[in-house]
Amino acid sequence: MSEEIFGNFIEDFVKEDIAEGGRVAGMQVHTRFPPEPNGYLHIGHAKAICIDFGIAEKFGGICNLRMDDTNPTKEDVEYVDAIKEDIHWLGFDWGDRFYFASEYFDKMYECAIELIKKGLAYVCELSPEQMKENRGDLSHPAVSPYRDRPTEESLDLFERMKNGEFEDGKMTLRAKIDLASGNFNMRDPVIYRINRITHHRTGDKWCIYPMYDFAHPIEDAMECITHSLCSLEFEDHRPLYDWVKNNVTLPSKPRQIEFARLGINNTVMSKRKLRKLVEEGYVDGWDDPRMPTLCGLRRRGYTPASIRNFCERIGVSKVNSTVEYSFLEHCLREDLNETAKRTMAVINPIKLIITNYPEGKTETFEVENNPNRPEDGTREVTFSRECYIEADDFMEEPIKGYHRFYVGNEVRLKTTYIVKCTGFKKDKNGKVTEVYAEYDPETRGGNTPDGRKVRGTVHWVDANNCLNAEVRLYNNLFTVPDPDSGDKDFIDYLNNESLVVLNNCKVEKSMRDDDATSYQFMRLGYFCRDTKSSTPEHLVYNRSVSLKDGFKKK
RNA sequence: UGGGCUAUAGCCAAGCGGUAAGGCAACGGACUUUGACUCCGUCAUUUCGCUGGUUCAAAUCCAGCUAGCCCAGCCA
Repeated sequence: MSEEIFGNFIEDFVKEDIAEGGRVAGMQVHTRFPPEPNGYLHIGHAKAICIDFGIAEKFGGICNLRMDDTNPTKEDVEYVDAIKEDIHWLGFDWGDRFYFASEYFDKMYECAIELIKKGLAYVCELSPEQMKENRGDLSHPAVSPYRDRPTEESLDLFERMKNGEFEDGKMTLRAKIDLASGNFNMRDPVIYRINRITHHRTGDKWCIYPMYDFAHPIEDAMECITHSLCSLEFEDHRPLYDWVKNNVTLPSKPRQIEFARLGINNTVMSKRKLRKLVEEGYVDGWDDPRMPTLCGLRRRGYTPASIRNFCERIGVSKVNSTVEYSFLEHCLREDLNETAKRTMAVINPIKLIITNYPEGKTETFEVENNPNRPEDGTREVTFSRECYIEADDFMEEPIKGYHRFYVGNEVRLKTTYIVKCTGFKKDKNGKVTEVYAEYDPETRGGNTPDGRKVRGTVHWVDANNCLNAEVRLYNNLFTVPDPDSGDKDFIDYLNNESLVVLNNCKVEKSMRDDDATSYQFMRLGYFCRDTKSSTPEHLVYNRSVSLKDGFKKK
């Protein structure tokens, strides 16, 4: 039933193409995810990945992974492995179909020669500045004095470009299309430029590199891609994509379909800005939990399933849209509620002393790891005369509706006993340091034999048997200004508010030997092990995905 | 001002001529050994950007407007 409500315009196009036969006859649906290896993948890429792999899967097809490395200027091998790792982590697999655009440089060169021979491309000697001046404008066509250069001459010059006879920027190869087109991409676009930079794959073999618009359709066709999915800003490039596809001899004819990229409110998503944050040291690195990168989200406790679910639920359309961050949070909370192991922990501890409980005595209780999933088993926790409770769980002067610790009130210590608060102690500053209570031995297990109601249930940790943990609380991604503006507020936020470290947290000792990665600290929220740290006592708290606090003051 | 695209609730989003799905958020309430979770209820009917037209019937078809986004890199 829920399968049927899923469906989007891309799927409709694919269905049509299959029904028509023709172009895709006898082929399986074949897509590709083509990142440029010049940065880490972020949540926006996750949407594209889910669509590319998802469409293929939906139609029983396959999806390639291809590094679109046609511009060595800003690319680096560092990013290649990180990209592969993040896609695998997200849960997608390209099998043995991992490619580099640079593998097709020879083929692209041949295609360029084919165009020249057909009189569809020419070598132009306009400098970048001159080309800009001659670009024309909305009501005037572009001009190039080299447009009618004889084929033989262009062939010769292009070969000499390749052989390194000319300086960078001195010459370009241009497609001869339409200098008067309202679509500037068709005004004789440059398809090859000279750029003497060592390429991270091909080294110094080439000093000329193909432009995206020329290279991409060739890459797609070489891999027999049936549907080339990309974002909206490439709509204007589709006529050029098709022009290349139709004027060059290629093994197949892929179809480009565009969709809207993902925007999330208050979240910096531009790769350029993210790189700036990393390079200028505003954050720890690409995997800083404040970053919207996949590795950052992973370290922050996001699960692959929650991100995939998010991408599926936001849908696919051509509307420029900004999804609310709360939606992403919801998807994580939903998954974590299902899978995270429950653990008792105290973030801001004060001591609770059960005055009528024998000194030196210890009891052991069995607690379910996840009440929603009995198959997740149980663990043992110890209980003794002294334990820690959350400072927030005691109020000297209770406000209306509060039913945790205050003098005279009965509270359930989760899974153990009902205790009655009898008093407390303050230090000279007026800060509560200890809370006293008496337990009712008849209520072992937290039940009330006489049926009396106890409204508050509080989590706790045995003071004689617990671990000290350091918890890092990260705030929402970037609820702030633009790093470009050099905005002082932004930097202050990153330095002072976006991360709070608490190092006196008490957690169950069993966590040390536990292999779970995500926990729900009862009533506090979701935490995960910091993968950057080797000790389990280092935890990351995704503050934005705390449990909803149903307690309303007043 | 030339070209391309988009318009359904606070935010996403179905809908494809037969009388506005769903989710998030929000707000009520029930339940609860996590104030979580779960469950129930409310949330576009002078309504689908606006104005006309076609039709027994229009968010859907036609025309004309309006608003927003993208394009003049030898980036992708």
